Amino acid sequence: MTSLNKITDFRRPVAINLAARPTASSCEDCGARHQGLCDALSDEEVGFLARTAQHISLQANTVFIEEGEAALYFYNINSGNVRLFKSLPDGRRQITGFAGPGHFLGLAATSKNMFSAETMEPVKLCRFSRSAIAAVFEEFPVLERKLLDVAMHELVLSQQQMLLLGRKTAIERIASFLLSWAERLEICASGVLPKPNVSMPLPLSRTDLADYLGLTIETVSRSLSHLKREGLIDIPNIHEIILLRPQALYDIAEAAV
Amino acid sequence: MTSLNKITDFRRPVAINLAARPTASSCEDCGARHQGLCDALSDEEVGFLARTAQHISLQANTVFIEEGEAALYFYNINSGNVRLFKSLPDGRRQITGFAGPGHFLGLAATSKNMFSAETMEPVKLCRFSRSAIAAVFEEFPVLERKLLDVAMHELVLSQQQMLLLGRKTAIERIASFLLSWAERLEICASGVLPKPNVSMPLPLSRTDLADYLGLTIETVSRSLSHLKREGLIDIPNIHEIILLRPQALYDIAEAAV
DNA sequence: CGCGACCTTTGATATGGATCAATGGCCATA
DNA sequence: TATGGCCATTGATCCATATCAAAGGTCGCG
Repeated sequence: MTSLNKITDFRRPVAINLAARPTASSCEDCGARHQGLCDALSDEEVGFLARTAQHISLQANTVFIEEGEAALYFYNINSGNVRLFKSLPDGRRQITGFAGPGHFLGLAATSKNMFSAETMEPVKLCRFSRSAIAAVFEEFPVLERKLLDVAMHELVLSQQQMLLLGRKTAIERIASFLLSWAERLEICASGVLPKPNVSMPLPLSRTDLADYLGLTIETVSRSLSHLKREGLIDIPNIHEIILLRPQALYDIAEAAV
Repeated sequence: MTSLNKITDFRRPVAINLAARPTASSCEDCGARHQGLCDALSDEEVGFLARTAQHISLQANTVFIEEGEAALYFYNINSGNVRLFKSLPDGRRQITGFAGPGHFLGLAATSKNMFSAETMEPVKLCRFSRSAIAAVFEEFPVLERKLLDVAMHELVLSQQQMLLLGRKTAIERIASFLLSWAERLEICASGVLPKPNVSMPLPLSRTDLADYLGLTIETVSRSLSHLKREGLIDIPNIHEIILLRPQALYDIAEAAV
C-alpha cells in the first residue's frame, strides 16, 4: 500500500526570533514588497498592515504552523520556501503545497490550524494576528478581494492535485509536477509550455517530492530516471532539472491521445 | 493501475430552462434562502443579488459547467445535488467534491472553468454573471467576506482529500468518507463523531464513490462489505448506510494508534 | 585527502488494489 | 408475474507500485 515514511522531522523547538515590528519603510526593502499579496497594495495599505505585523526569522526545518493548534495568525513569506503538509499518527505525510516569497499562509484554517507548515531553508516572514487583520479588512476591503483571489487560485491548484493523486500513474504525476513547477517558477505563463531545454532549480528532496505526489522515494527516483533515459529531461544534479521536451512531458502529464 | 472507467456520461445537451429572474419575494420561498451563502445575507442584500440572477431548472445528469469553457457565471444551488469533477482525455475521472442546496459554485475558476459540474438529480439553481456580481461586491462587502469563508472551508476540505488520496488505504478512505459524509449531512457537528447506529442516506452510486475516493467500484464494494462483515456499518440498501460503531470507523480513518 | 553520514539510485521481491469475469439483486416495463 | 437492463457484489488473476536490500554519490568535517 502506501509508505510508512521514516519520520525525518527532528523538530527541535527553535526560539522564534521576534524582531521589531516592520515599518512601512522597512517594507520598502522587503524582498516580498512587490510579490504576491503585498504587490497588490498601495504604500499606505502596506504601512497600515505593517503596524499589525511581526517580522520573524526561522532557521531551516522549523515547524512554525502545527496542525491542531489554535489558529491565531496569518503569515506572509518574505524569503525562503516552506512546505505545507498533513500527517497521520503513524508518520505518513501528504505535502499539500509549497509556499515561497510573497505567498500568504493560513487560509485553510478554522479555529484550529488544519495543516502544518515547515521551513525548507532559512525563512523570513511577517506574522499577523487573525484578529488584528479583521480590523484591516474593515479599512481596506481590497485586501479581502485579493485574499479571495488567492484562495480561489489555491482551490484550482488543489483540484488539479486531487486529479493527480486520485487518478494519475507515477510517471504522469512526475511529468505533471515538472510542468507545474516550471509554471510556479514563472519559467512559462500559466497554461503555456516552457520552451525546450529550460533549466529549473528544484530545491525539494526526493522525500518531499514523494510526499507531495503520493509516491515513495524509490518510485520518484525510478520515474525521473525513466524520463531521463527517454530523453525528455536531463538531471545534471539532484537539485536541477532540464526540461528537454516539454511537449512530450505534457502529453504524458495529461494523458493526451 | 488506475481505472479507465467506462465513460458513463451520456451528456445529452439539455435545453436550459431559463425561468424568469427571481425577485426578492421569490427568494422568500426558495429552499436555499436560509442555507449557505444566502443565509448570511439580509433581505435587502438578497433582493439586490436576486436582480442579477437567473433561476434555472436542470434535469438529472446534466453537465452545466464544463472544464475549459469560459467562466462566465457563479451558481448557487437551491435544490438537488451536483458532482464536481475533473477528467482526463481517456475517461479517467476525479470527483473533487459534491454540492447541495445552499452551496456556492464557481470559485475554482480563472478565466476558464477549471472543473466540470453535473447534476445528480433534478436541480434548481441561481446563476449570476461574474461581471454582475462584481458590482454587488462593491455594494455589499459582507458578501465577499462570506465568499472568503466559503473558499477557506473548501480549502480545508480539499487538503483533507489530498491526504486521503495520496496516503490512505482503501479501507481508510471508505471510513474517512463515511464520517465526512455524516458531517456534511449535519448528523454530527464538525469534528464530533456521530452517535452509534445513526442511519445516513447515500445518494451516490458506487461509481461516484470510486471516482471521489480514487478507487475502483470493485474495491469500494469490497471495502464496504468488509466493514459490514466486521460489524462497523450496516447497509440495509444501496442508498442507505448505518454507522454502527463510529469510533471504530474513526480509528480506521485516522489510523489511530 | 579520507571518513562517515545521509541521500539517491538501482535491483529483487511482495502486495494492495486494478482488471477481468461471472453472478446476483433490483426496478421498470410488458 | 415474467423479462431485460443496469448496477452491485464476489471471485480469480494480474500488475503497478510498495517494500526490502544493497550499492553508489555527495558533502561536510577532521
